[in-house]
Amino acid sequence: MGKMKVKDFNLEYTLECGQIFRINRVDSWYYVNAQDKFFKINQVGNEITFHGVDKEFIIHFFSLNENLSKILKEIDKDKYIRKSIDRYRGLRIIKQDPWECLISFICSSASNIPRIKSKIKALSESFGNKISLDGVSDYTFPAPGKINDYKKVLNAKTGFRAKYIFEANNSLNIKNLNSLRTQSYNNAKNELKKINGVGDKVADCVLLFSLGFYQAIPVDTWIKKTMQLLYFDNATISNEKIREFGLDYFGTYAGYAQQYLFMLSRNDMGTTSRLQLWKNGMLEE
DNA sequence: AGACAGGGGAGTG
DNA sequence: CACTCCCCTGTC
Repeated sequence: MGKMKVKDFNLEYTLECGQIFRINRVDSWYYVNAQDKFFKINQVGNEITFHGVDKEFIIHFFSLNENLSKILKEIDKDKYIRKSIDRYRGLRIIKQDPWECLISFICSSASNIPRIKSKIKALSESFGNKISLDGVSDYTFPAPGKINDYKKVLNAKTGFRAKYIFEANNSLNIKNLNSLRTQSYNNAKNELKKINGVGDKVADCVLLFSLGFYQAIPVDTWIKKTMQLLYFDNATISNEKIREFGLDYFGTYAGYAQQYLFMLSRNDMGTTSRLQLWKNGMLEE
């Protein structure tokens, strides 16, 4: 068991904000699968306890070496985002393995979180290796090249995404993905979009959640609705314009802003009308 | 019961 | 740009 004090970190918000799918809550513990790791972690106040990985991994994976309060100060542009920052402070962008992140978000298209989870779980069970921790067993995420049976990919209920996953597995190696880190945002994004099944949204997820591009803004239907309402008087705006605005408005850490706004819209206002009411409430204050 | 859309993307026109 | 289809499943 490792223990450490943390500052500006909230385990629950970080794990449950939709950036990672292989998590399992059991009582006060989260069991987390990441690449070939399987560990458990809990948080009480400003102390985290973990088992299955070392402290160095935890610090890197949860970006604990980043100065979060400085990041939040940079994106704190108005009362809307401030509300979300106040509510979800401690949410950090995780540093995932790029390959696992890529396949996960290819799985995410036209799907919902329970289904995304079940697809990734099935892929891991079919192609990963068994791993156990304190008597609990699970599977590692298959390395590139291991997802080599198309029938089994289909059996993971991946549907029309099966061919994308199978193709990526045959054509990519992890070095290609990691080399994107040193490229410009635009170049890295264009490279990712060459992969079948990867468009703007999925590319931005991979850039933000695994390659350290904090300016990436994944524009999904929720962020689109939320930003149209808050910043465009509810007009219909193209995803590209929303991205441009977001980067210009929030700056270098626009991806963080996106994630905080996403939590707000997903958890606190399940419908557009509630979002509208919330905005009106804010205007009255 | 049966349509319908869900954290998209590719392929057309 | 604006469509349509893609596979599957929970939801109304």
